[in-house]
Amino acid sequence: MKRTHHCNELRSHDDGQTVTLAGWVHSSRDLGGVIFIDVRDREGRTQTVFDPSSLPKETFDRAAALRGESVILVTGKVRRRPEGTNNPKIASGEVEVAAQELEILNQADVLPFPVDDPEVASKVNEELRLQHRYLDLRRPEMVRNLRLRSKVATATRVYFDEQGFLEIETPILFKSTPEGAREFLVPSRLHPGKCYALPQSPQQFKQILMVAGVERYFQLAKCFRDEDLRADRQLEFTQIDLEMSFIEREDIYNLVEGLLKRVWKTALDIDIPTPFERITFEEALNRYGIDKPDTRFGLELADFTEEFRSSGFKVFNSAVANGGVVKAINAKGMACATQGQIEAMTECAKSFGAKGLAYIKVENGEWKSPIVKFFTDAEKAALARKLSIEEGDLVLFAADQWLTACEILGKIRLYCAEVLVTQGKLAVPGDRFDFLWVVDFPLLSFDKEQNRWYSSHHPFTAPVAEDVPLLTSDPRKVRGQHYDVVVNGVELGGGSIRIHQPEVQKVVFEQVLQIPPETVKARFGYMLEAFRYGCPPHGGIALGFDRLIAILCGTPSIRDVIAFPKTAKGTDLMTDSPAVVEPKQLRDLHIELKAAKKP
RNA sequence: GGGGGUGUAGCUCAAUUGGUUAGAGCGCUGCCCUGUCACGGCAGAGGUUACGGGUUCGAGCCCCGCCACUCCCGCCA
Repeated sequence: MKRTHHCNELRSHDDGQTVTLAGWVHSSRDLGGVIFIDVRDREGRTQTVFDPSSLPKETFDRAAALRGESVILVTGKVRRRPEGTNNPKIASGEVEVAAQELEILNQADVLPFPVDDPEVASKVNEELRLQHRYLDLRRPEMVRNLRLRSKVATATRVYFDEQGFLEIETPILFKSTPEGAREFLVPSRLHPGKCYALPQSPQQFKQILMVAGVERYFQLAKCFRDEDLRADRQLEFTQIDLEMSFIEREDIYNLVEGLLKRVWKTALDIDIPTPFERITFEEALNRYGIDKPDTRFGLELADFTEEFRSSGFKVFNSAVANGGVVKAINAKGMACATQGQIEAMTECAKSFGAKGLAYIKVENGEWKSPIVKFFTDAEKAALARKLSIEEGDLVLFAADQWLTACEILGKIRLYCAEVLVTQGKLAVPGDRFDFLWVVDFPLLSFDKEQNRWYSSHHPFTAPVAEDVPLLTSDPRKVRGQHYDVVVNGVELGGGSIRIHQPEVQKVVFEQVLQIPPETVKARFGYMLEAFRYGCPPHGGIALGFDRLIAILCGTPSIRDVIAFPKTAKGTDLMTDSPAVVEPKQLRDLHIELKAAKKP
């Protein structure tokens, strides 16, 4: 080893020892007659002192010429700092190393952005940070994120090992199964014209592992989806993926609650209460207007369908007449909303297909609204009662088909909460974690444009047993044995009990999803066959590992918890990928490019 | 594919709403400084205002286009 100690190790009891530190020049203070250099490594930093009276001039001059972030090796004697010069801000602040030798391992150029000043560094343009990710990752905040990620990964592995799970790797080179997310294709050299695909998830392999008798599988699995990126979505990401045999939904709830309890304890030393609350998909939509509600605050939706069934306000009564609903929320204290905010909400509502956004402002004891003149006293009384309307409130309405109306107000609810938080009228504590299970999702959703049913989750999800007969007669009513785990309005993960009978799976593929039998055979034939040779009932779940870490780190973007993330356009600014390849490489893959090459 | 935001010195930001030679702090270079830790002092260098057009007597600012980053919608079985 080149060093004897790391930079957060020396304390006053090391006084007198001769030590060697290795690290980066964090900062240097050249006072002319004496130079202080803080040497930093990933553990912390220690002050070294270069005193010309006890050093060759040549060594002193080299120390004076060091630039920030150069890598050095300093040998010297540990000593207590003189009275009154301790630095309480750093853990090694009671001592310093009186340098005797200096080896410059790598003289750094002037940096493109500062890494020593956390105030400035955290504000640096992300483009620049990604271009020089190796510098960005030196920042303490990023080091903390990487460490926490590693710790949680280890805690996860230990937990699953304790629970009797096997960690099993599944192939990265898989087969295209174009249901669902767009896939990355990998052309085969050995098989001209054929392609592998990178897995969107190890779903099919893990189910096959259950048929194989593994019983309990888990993996920190890399997944790939060629879809547009977001703050919480990358082209490649990591899932805590697991599958178990001979279980029911309750077993998964229990297992995952145990995992998250362990993770929160390990990462944040927080005891989260279990079991988690459960809410049905229908109730989540009815109360919060979204299937992943943030339950840290109220602002719940209320239903007024019956009250407005024969209302004098045509927009409402016709919505009900068409089988829709009338719903409203009370944004407490938001009567002062600006015209701009009302417009922003209206735009949001319109993006869901609403024609407008009706509202009532309660100001100076008066209901100010373009529509309140259509309301009867009974209607007003119902509103006032169900929404506990008070001075200063803002009531917002949606009248539409059930799902649409709920979703509109769900968005509005989040928008209002954000505004109220910035105005200090609503507290949403960042250190509070509201976990819940969302259950009883509809197994199927209807695609109006393509005029067919599609799986809400994925086609392997088992229907609730008593709903199986409805599969072909009334698909809308079939509930899936699907569950999502949600925290603070973030979908942490989802899974289901799977279909383990080949004939049910076949009905779902061919009769419900209307996939032609030959396509089913080509894509999923091996699964249906496997299910015929002794398939245990099984189920599982996958948790977004990057999202999980981001929540624990308190950052809104998973880029902050991934060492080398891609930009919103899917490029890597450090390596400049994706990039043009050599014609020979394409020839080997039997590929001819049509698109114009960009240099 | 669509909508919003941002782009000015190496970095973070100004520029009195279209008006002289585009400024500040940090960083950088040089000099001074023996107890600093955001060291201090003096001096200095550093700009195609992302890029390309246009309007104007005059554009960092207005208009059109384009690029990059970012947030959102679509998309994410």
